[in-house]
Amino acid sequence: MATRLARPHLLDPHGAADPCATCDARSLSVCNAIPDRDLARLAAIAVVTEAPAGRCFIDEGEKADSFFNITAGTAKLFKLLPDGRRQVTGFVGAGHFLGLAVSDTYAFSAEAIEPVRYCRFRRAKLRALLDDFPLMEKRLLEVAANELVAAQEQMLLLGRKTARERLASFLLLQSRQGMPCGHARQRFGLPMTRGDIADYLGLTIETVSRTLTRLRGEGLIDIESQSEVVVRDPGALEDLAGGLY
Amino acid sequence: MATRLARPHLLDPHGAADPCATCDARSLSVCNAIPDRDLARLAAIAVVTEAPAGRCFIDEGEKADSFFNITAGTAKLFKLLPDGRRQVTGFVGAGHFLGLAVSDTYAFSAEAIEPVRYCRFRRAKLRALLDDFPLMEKRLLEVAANELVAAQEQMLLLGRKTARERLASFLLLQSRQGMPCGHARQRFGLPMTRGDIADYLGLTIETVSRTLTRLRGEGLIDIESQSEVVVRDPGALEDLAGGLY
DNA sequence: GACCGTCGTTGATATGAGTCAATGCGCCGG
DNA sequence: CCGGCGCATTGACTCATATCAACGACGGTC
Repeated sequence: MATRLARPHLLDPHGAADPCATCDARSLSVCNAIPDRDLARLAAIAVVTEAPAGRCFIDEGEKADSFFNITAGTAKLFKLLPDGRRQVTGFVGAGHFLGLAVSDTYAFSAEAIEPVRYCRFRRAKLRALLDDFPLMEKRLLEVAANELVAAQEQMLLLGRKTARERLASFLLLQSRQGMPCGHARQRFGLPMTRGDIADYLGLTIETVSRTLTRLRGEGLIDIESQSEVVVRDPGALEDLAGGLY
Repeated sequence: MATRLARPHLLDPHGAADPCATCDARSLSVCNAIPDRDLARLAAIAVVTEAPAGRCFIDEGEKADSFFNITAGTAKLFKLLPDGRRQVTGFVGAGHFLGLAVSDTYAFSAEAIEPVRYCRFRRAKLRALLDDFPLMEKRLLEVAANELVAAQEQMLLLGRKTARERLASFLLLQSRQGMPCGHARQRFGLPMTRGDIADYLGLTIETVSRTLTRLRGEGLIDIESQSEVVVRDPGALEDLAGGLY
């Protein structure tokens, strides 16, 4: 595992030849809307930062002055109720763009669950850049539209599915994480804890644990280690999940 | 109540001087990104249609060839599980833009709960228009970002709030429906049935009914008729709802 | 190598919301 | 005016999931 740092760590604040041109996440992200020859303009306003696992790098309610683009690692996004109840609204990895809201405060928090590297853009600066690259704005709209569809799917899960169905949906989603459309891995790792899964699915840790144990007992999955899952019967899992998702 | 029609009814397919210029919903919608002098171009691709209460005018899973813009009335958006369980993902009124998803099928269904009037745009035609009016694309992005924030708020509700808290949140949301930011009505109507509310909040009809009765018994609200609510104690409702929402 | 904290699992019990069922109310059609 | 239908309310009971509690497994530290 990468070094854990006490606080977000700035890398190359203004150094490095052309970080955006060599960015691993570029092909996954909205940045690919900017042509090679203009990448220096993007790089000029990007502040590359790292956050160790467990670090919160966006705080719900804080002044929203930046956009973020994850380039490596995984983070959870969540909202809290005053008494501490938590809802994880998503897990995000390389290529994910954060902070779209129009409001002047962040509507959610973001915490690294694996060491995360991200680019931070001042809102005003990125907005100015967007004016010159309408294609990037188009890509942002696509991204937002897709997230909206995913959010509606999650509402269906949270409002109407049973614990078994939620876990089945979640496992299928994870098995497709980062795969080309229509493909799924049979074996995959879960970077998040049971508590994170519970907060994502609107359940408790105990129910997540029991339900996974039961799915394993029924032969639908194997749990090779706490964070390593094998899908044994994808068809049954899909039936449980409620269709095509 | 307006006439009930057997099927969506086309109005002025190509007639009427300049329907967009006189549209009541224009100021509420993304259409206001198009300057007056170009409104004819918008009008040329808009097909104005009416749907009576109860009519489904978007079907989840169908080929998605159009965008929609509601200009009057109220509709519910929902998703279904194979066994018929329903999740209402939102109630939409004048000014609401629908169909943003990139996918080639609709991700949700839409059904009028009050007679609805809407403009229908072929995707290809509106996309072409968008290329000439980047401001409209900007507005769409804003709209999508705001909906995303609302969706996350709804996930918090569905995943973590109790029935009482859900109803409190819902009533506050409705009391602000269509009001300028920061304002709320004390008395307002609910155009949807208890079943719709239940499907929106991830509850059953009975729980919605019992919970409303209890909130009334506690003096937080009055129920003047089945569809007419008065907020008696907005502060208490907000505490229940979990803060500032 | 013993200690300790975090995370996960499992069991016993509690409870909020769901289910099933009866009743009431308003509206429309004949 | 009556009957029927859809929607809402209310009550009795059930059940899925939460809560409370104990224990086990792993990993890091001194």
